[in-house]
Amino acid sequence: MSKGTKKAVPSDSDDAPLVSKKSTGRGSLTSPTVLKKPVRASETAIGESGDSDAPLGVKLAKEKATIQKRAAKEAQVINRGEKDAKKAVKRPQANGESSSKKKSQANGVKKEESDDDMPLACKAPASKKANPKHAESTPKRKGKVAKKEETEQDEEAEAEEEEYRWWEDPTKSDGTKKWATLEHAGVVFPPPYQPLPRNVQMRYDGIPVKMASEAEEIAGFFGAMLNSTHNVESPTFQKNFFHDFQEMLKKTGGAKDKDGNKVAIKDFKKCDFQPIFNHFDAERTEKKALPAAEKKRLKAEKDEAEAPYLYCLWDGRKQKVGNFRVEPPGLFRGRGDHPKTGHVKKRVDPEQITINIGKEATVPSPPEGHRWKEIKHDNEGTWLAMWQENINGAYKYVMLAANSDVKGQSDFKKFEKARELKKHIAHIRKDYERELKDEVMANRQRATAVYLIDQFALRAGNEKGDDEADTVGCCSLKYEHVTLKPPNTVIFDFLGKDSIRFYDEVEVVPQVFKNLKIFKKSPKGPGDDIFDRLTTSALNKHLANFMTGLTAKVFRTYNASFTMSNLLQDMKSSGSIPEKIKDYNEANRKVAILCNHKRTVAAGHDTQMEKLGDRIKGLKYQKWRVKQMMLDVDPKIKKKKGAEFFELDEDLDQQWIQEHQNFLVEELGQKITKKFEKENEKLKADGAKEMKHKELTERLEAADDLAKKFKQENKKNKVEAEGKGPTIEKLEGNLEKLDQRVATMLVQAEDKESNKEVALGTSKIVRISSALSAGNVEKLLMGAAELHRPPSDSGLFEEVRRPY
DNA sequence: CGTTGAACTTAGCACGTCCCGA
DNA sequence: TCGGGACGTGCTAAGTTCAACG
Repeated sequence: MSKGTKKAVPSDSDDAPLVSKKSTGRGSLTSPTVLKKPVRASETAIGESGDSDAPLGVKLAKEKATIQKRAAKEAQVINRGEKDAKKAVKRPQANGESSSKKKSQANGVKKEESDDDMPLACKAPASKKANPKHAESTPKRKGKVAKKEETEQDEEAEAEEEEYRWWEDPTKSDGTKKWATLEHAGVVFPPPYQPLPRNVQMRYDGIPVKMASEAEEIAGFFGAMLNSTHNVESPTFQKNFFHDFQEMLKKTGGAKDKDGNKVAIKDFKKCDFQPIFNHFDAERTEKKALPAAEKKRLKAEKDEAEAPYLYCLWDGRKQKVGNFRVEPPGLFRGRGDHPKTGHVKKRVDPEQITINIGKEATVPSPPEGHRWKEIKHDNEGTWLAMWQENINGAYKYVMLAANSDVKGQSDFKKFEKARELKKHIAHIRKDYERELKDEVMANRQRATAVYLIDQFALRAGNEKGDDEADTVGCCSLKYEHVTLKPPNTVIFDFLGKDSIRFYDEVEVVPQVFKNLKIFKKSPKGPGDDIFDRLTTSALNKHLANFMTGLTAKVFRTYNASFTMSNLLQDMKSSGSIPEKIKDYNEANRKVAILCNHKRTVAAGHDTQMEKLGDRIKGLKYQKWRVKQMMLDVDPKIKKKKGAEFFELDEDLDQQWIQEHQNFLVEELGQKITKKFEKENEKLKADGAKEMKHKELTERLEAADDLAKKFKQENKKNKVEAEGKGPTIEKLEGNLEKLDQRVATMLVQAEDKESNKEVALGTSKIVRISSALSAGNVEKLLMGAAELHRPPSDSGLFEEVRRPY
């Protein structure tokens, strides 16, 4: 937006002067050979240069050494804000990797692929254009191999389609052609609108009104949402909803009262959707109350109707479809401060939907009296159907499920890429450290941005429009999102993806601090881009020089994976299973924190915590009582154990104990009563006679006894030992059990508290397949290429959750 | 070279189901 | 055995990326 308005930024006095952009400008940006010279040999302490030739075992060993050396330092990434600066400066440097240099040069040059080198797939009769797309991402050598393979296989495919299994070969480059044949049943439309029963009406200013079903449907959208305050209370949401609602009313003849008089709907506040909400709510309860058999039948019915859509035939193989249901109409629930939240998301007509399907396949028929927008046979796409939604014009795709072969493969590629980044990371870091002092502003900004992305797992940060929520990522950071605290502390505070707040106080290397200071210098002020000479595409273009396919987002995958790996390796493999789970969760949480995966604190969190706290206190009280009982059994023990042992825990005071005792008594009473009632119900159901009320009164005496007992205890300051034949040993045993319960509960509480706003789901990905031993994990991590066999996933961590 | 279109990944929320402790 | 919280899953919004376009 305001990009490019500011050019040279004044140079920092205590730093080499920045040449303003009139100098060579962005020469190196467009130059394909950014990797000028290999890094000095003396710095190749941890060499990974020979990797490509080394046998796997050696590779692993080398990598392991590297990891372990770096692990301690990397771990700090998690404790961002601690002592990051040092680590960043002293990061071990790896060799510049001449092989990679060659590679990237070859790629960077982007030599035109002659027709001969075009993957054969492109020449297949099905494809309409000779397509250079993706060409440069396929090294020539590979391309040729692929070409040969495909030639053979194409023939093979013609001969015996059954054996055509190229998609299973993970070494095969994807090229452009994603499938040869594709069959599917299309999409499922949501049911048509069902008008509300006549007696269910929105009220305006207290008066029930009727309206055309088109308008009623919109009112219904809002009414159905009354329980989710989140949306309904947002002024933008209300405004947008009401605007669309009024418009529809205008179009359909407005609202009328019971006598047919027009009622002008002018004020949102006078609209009462409660009757509609109640209606839906009642419907829901009714459904829930349905007998199990009936529920089952309904489900079976639905399943049967949808069965044809569940799978497609992708090159003759059955593959699960992800989302074959067309999104139903409703109110757009944009997150955060989305300017369009609340607008009506319209029903999607078949006329808006494009179907992508194999040429030979039967095109699914559109609903009676309709036609599809278009039929495509685009085998370069993985989607089955597509439409554009009316709010933002966003494209919606029907694609395969996450556990399908295609998705699995691309997912796998993602990790391969992250693993490859591992080989280049040292070089990249070295490079940006140097460029942090580059005289060309654009380069310096780029280096700084890469630093931030690498160190703090920021997202790339594309520019966004005015009609979207105001969120940022690295490249789109604004003046006000970064606060500098000398000597080298940086405070990030901004809304990221999904309007999730990113707040972090970190230490950076001095040069980065200096740079940020420069980038923020006047005349820049709030609202201005910090990286005003940088775009995500420039940044990615630069990254691609280091490694084919390297982009900003790979760093997130890499960092998440790498962190997880290190944490898991640090785990003692000797622990018990629950301990391992806890450790694993802990590691997971750290990764989630690294990636800033957050969730809104659950509504009941505070109450839950309080409850937990009370329960812990209760246990401590129990402990105290047991100890008193020990005194009762053997008074001499006081000397043996020391008086301190028998003192009341400092968390507890007399008042709390009093309350707790009352609570216990009450609880007991309630339990007894409940049990009594239940037994009675049962008796009744069996046709037997119910117990008299007297029985209950008798039973309730136990509660009274307890109260009395407490009173006694309080008065005498002594607790009588319970149970038959109490011995010190038995009581010790009790005590131990209580201790254990306190411990687990404390852990629980801690876990809960630290998890309250961390979303684990996203990074909890990691399905550890078997044992959590460090060796295994490492193998999984580093050797996933060898181990990975979709769809029987080998249990890696990913940045995304993968079902199944 | 910046902008836009298109395709694909990433991610939080809502809700239903499962599971575990009292 | 029951109730409530953890967990899984569907849904769809919100990102990133790459290529075509003007």
